[in-house]
Amino acid sequence: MSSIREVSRVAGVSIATVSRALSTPEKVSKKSLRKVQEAVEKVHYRPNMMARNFRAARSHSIVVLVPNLANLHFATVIRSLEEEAHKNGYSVLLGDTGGSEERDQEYMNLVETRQADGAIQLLAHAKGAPPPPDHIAIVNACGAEDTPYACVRIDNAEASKTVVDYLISLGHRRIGVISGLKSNPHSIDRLKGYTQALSNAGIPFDANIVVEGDFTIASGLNAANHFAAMKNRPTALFCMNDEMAIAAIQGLRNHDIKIPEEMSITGFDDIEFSRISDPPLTTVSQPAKEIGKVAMRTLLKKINGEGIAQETIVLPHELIVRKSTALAQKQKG
Amino acid sequence: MSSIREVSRVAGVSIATVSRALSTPEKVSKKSLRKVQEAVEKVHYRPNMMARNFRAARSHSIVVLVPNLANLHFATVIRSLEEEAHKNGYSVLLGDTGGSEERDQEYMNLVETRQADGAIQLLAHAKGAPPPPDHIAIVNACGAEDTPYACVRIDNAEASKTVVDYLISLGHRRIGVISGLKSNPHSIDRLKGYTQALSNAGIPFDANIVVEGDFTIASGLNAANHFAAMKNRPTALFCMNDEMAIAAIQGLRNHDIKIPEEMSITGFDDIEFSRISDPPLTTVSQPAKEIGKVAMRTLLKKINGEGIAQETIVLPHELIVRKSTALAQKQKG
DNA sequence: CTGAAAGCGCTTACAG
DNA sequence: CTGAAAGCGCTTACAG
Repeated sequence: MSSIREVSRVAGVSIATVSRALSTPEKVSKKSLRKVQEAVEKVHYRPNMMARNFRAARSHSIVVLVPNLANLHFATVIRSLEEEAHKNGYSVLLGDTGGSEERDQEYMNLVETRQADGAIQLLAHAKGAPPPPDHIAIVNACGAEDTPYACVRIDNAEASKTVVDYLISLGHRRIGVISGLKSNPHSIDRLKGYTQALSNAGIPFDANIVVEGDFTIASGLNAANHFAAMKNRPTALFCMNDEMAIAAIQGLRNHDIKIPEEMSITGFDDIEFSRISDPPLTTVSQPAKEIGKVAMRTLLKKINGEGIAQETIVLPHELIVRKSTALAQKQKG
Repeated sequence: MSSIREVSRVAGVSIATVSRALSTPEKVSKKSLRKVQEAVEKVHYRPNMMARNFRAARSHSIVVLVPNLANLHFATVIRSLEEEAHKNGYSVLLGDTGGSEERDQEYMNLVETRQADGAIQLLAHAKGAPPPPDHIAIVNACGAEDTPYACVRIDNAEASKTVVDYLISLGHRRIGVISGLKSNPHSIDRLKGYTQALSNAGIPFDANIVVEGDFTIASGLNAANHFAAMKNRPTALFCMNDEMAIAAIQGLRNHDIKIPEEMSITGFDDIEFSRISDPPLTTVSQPAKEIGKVAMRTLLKKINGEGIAQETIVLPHELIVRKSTALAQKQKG
């Protein structure tokens, strides 16, 4: 409650001197400094950051847009994002959009109305999306190919191809997919890697074994039921994230389908649960922490008007082979 | 960039009229209103919320302190918290403390320096902790008993007792524990329920089978190894959250211990993964969304100076019986 | 219904 | 080194 004015009164100096004592103590005499410090103590002065930020025209906040905070990959990226922000004196405003375009807009308004200095989006934009207005600092963490935004991501297509190549190397030829929403740019990029791997191996694409999920456990379970009921079932499943993959394992097991003996399953992200699923999940890891750190640094640079070397930064992924995949059975017909 | 001043210039009215047209249009003539609206369009005016908030002495932000965003129970509470905040025109500032006292302090400073109007803590305070200063609006979601803060929570002791009672009803007499950090108030409350259930059943407490974890998957795995190596192993394990329980299941299985045949396992929270662990986890559910919603509402009331009916709100828990628990084997010695 | 003015809490040229 | 003053963008009594 007490302002700089009260401090000045108690210290017997002007508010200008108080301000200087607080922010640039070297510009103030020892004596004034001491008087101010004592007064600050006495009146329990705490600076009003709203005033400070307002005057500096810097909110020192970043809004982070995420479709689903309860997705462990995103949660991990955000932790790292937040840590990096904190180190640089910034706070993060959480914007869980639940996948809604409208919410996304509302949160972007925070930066338009200067409640935030910039934004980081953890969702990928549709390919045709218009680039953000110039006055808005924004970076896309976990983005997709061809996004018109500055972007920090892995090569989703390549990563997917790596996993599917691995399945093919195990002898699988009929490889199903549990994808995210088909309109989701991540789904599109990852499907691209899948079809590439297939075509390289001369395996025809079969749309019937690509089932749409939405990156949630529930959708993985649904998809599993669908595959279980299929007559000509795939021998392997490429799942576009770990949540759906782990759900699929359990969903399939509910139908007495053995993993990996009867079906190999792969995930995407390498969340911690993948280590302790049964069987442990073969997946491709994303450097979630690194993505968060680099994305925040990139955004902060943008905000501070420092040039950014590259608009798109692609970080390495890694195939993690565990026990949910096995050689295709030599069963015929 | 354009301020209310530019709008006033373009519209040919005073800034007071512009301000009124924007916030209380009924106090302005139709003609002025139209002129202002046109000018707003023309100069792409967006209000500067930093100025607005500063003047109103309301940041319209809430800081949410959480020890670990990547904990699924917390993530779920936060989503709900945030949704409720959003509905009321508030934003949430994320404060992931990683369990550090220091970080906690730093984030609480946001409210002291008026970058936030209040705080919600998802961690429980130590019993002896001093109550928060009066001028700070704060509520504890997921708190512990006897916290000196306004608090929305389940009855942790009772919920724990319910689970352990259930294990006892299955014939288990040697029931191990994987706890959180022993200093953590949740651990304390939950251990209380455990010992109560034991003593009600006339089972002596054995400190050797209470192993300390920290609510993470890694610590669950460690604890599992510890139990696996034990000569006189418990027949059941009460784990203080689901992450540790699911990790324990897998950790134990790595030692060829069958769940639930050789050991029953229970969790706490009922995160979504509990449905798809193998076997699905018997646990006690917390109404995470409800906790978040009620906590935010309570805080907002506090901020607006509306009286709060009760300082502590206890929400119901529920025992969820799945397949990770079974009758104790009639094995002797 | 309207405008001129004060003021929210700070910082920073400017003059001394 | 110090203080008086202006100003950041808004809102709101106050007078008309």
